[in-house]
Amino acid sequence: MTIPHDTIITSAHKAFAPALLHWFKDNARPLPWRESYDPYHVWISEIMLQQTQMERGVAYFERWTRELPSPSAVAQANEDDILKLWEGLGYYNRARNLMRAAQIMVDSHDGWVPEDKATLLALPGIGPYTAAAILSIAYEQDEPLVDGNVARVLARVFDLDAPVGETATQKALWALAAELLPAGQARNFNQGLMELGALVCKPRTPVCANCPLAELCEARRLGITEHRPVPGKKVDITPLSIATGVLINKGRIFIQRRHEDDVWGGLWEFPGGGVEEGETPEQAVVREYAEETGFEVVAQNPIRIIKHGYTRFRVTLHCFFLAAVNGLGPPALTAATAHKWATLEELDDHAFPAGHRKLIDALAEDERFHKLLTHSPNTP
DNA sequence: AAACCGTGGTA
DNA sequence: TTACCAAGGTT
Repeated sequence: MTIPHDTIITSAHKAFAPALLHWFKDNARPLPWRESYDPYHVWISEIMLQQTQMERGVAYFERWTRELPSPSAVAQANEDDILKLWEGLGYYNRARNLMRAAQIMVDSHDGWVPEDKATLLALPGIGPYTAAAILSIAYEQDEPLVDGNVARVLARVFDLDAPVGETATQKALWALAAELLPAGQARNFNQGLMELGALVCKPRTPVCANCPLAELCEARRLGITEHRPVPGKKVDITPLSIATGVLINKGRIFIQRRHEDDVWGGLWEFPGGGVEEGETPEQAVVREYAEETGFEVVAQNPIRIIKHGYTRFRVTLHCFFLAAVNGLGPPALTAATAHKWATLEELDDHAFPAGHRKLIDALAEDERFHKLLTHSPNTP
């Protein structure tokens, strides 16, 4: 579908920007990066907030900027520390890209966040949205932007009847945003549009009574705000059965570091893998352990079953205590780049995927685990 | 273009 | 409980 945006913007929409700016002045949340609009802070916040809830993002932002107050600090940090700061946020490539981009800033851009679009877009992890957000919010340049919030607000105000995820619709949305943008006000206009989407023009229950754009809103006039934006096609959720195990030796626990280019790249984990057809979880964990480490193990007591989801998968994670059959030499790693024998306390220094972090939390409260740590056959 | 990359909150 | 959702980017 092509949207004739030059015809759907009318003289009535002259009120759009003033109304929005006035509303934002009174309703902007006191977010930490809004204190000074430091470009480094804006950059970090924009990457963190991608596909992430505001409340969680703020907590991670505070910790990150305290530990890493500048691009050069990010550039010099080691990847394990970066991933630990990101643990639990998901989409871990974002953290790795922050590090790579910071190194480019240090090497080529005087250690600072670039001020022009082409240079920003060349940095890893920065796409059209984030480049426009940095340019408008940090540097007050007249750049329009469209994120999920803006798309929803505009789809309602202009009654767009195509899914906002489609390429043609995106193109129209960016054109609309550009046309509505008041010169010299991009910082507050763009943030106001997103803030309105987050606080008032919400996905399920828009609060039109509080909306400064209600008089302009075509979906509201037609009583179809719940049907705008129109939904795209949904992805199928695939159930996954995974088995993993905790191998203890001399009071220490075996962990390994995942390959960089894999899911959860660079994070630490307990070895394991998918339960195959006709296989029990116990058999799976023994087989996977042998494949990934060369260790011959036996599954002992089940620890618990953990449910968690990622992207389009729904995982049932079967967790077992393991014991080594033979003496343990160095592992022959096939699914990892490094391994460690860690104490319970040392586990906390490493970044784990959420499912495995849940397992660690369960272990810490499990009496059987503490007994195995101190009374296993191979106690030191 | 479409698949992939995580997670926890919410209705 | 399930399904959808959140300040996207990369391949």
